[in-house]
Amino acid sequence: MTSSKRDLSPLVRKLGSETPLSEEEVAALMDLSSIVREVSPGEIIVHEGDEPSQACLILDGLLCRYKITGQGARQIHSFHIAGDIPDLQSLLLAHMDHSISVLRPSVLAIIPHHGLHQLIAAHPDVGRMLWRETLVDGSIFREWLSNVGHRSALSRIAHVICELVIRFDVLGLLRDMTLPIRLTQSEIGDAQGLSLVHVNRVMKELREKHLIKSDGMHIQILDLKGLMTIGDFDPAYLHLHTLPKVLCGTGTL
Amino acid sequence: MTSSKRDLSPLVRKLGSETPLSEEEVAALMDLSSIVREVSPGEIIVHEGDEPSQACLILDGLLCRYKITGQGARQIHSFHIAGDIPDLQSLLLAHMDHSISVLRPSVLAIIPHHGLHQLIAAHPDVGRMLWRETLVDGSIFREWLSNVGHRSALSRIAHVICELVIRFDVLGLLRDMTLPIRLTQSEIGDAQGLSLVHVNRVMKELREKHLIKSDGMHIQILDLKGLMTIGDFDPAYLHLHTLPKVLCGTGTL
DNA sequence: CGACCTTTTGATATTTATCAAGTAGCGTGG
DNA sequence: CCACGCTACTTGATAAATATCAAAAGGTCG
Repeated sequence: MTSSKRDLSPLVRKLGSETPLSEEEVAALMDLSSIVREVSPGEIIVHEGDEPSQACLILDGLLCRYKITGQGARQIHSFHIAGDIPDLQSLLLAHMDHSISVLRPSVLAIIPHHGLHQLIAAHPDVGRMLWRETLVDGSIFREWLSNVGHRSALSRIAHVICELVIRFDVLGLLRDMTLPIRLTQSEIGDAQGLSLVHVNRVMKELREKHLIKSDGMHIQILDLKGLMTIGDFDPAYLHLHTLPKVLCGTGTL
Repeated sequence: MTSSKRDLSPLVRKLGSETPLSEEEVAALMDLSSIVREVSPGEIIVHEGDEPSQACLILDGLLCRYKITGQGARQIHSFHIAGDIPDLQSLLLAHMDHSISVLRPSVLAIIPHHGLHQLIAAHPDVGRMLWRETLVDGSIFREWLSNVGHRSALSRIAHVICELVIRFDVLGLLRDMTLPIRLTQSEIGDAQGLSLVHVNRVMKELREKHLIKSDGMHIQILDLKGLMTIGDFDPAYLHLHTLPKVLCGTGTL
């Protein structure tokens, strides 16, 4: 489904939260030509092997990067929410080395590469900010690698919940300490290298420890500090410039 | 140990292998001020939390990025060899979210950030190439995540050996199908989320399957094709523009 | 030679996966 | 309104993969 132009303010907000943007830069960003598309769970936005000529900015919803291994397992590399451009790398790497799919109903702004190239050429600082975003993505991959490689199932799941809480909080989308998106246990498992059954048991354990409340796909955090401890979670890897509200008073950052 | 200026041709070669560099760009790269340092195994080049004002180009040797988890385990995120700038991200991300240490005796060219900033400002295409390098790093992290998350121990180890073979071959450093650097089994384990003992058993299995020959820390590949099959290895994630010699005739890429 | 690091092997424990049902909620069509 | 099908969650039983513990053997280098 395709509708008309809509505003790219989530991107402006995100980039501006790090280094202040000049008026011209904001104008140039808002001027990017784009097409807004509503997409549904299961849709694959970009396939491994594709050579995209456009990138997608998420305005709302939840997407993930993933790859299917030779044994047919889905490894989710990261979750992506409003303000993210999960396929930004296609600007510089011709071939996609992974796929991107829609997990929850989402709204995307599709931005042609040439517009981004022009923007970067005219505003090198904006280019640097976009580069920075891809570096933060890389930092998240590394953290997940530590998770899957060297943390227990309990830690991993606590960790990924903490990450999502913080990322949504920074966007101001956290209400009532409840994640604004639903997540299936099998998605969590595919992200953290765990079987669905085991995720289920660990979620039960997190509930019994009074760290979270989870009802179906909804997750509410009861004890963020405890969750961070169990998850061996330090938000430094997210490279935030602004202290998330939920961390105020916890002494982190 | 610090010696005088030495040439940065490994970097020129690496960046030039993707998009041809103009004469001015080559000159600007070679003109980067830098200090050459020889470093020894165990040295930590950059600590998690540091705010570096310089980056290091590896001229020779082997380094790794890693992080120590709360349980004291070392997760190695990537191996870095000649031509790599493992801490390039520090140019845009103030705080290091991980550490970088020396695994084998190595030679580094230490390049101040301001030189790189000037270079990028004067030659935006070089900036784009450097950005691209960091994206390839990200791709490797994702591949390792798939490894650790969803592949068997046998696959993982075969996979990482394939990666190193290809990367050294591209540099022209592969002789006799033998990795030019030694690697301990505990390093392999820390990289792929396996215990030392288990790595040992899997290496034995790879030997018994006549895929590799390994004598102490030396690894020789006997059957790359078989190793790639077992390792579920597809070099696409390395985003190479030039077909490695070892893959000639295998139909890959 | 002796210290130290790496590899190797055996025995055992733990974690996590797999297999197999069964339950709960939710939207749809009759 | 109810039956049906679908998806997600839950639980139990068992199996497989991998970790841990312990010890010894092999290399290397001063």
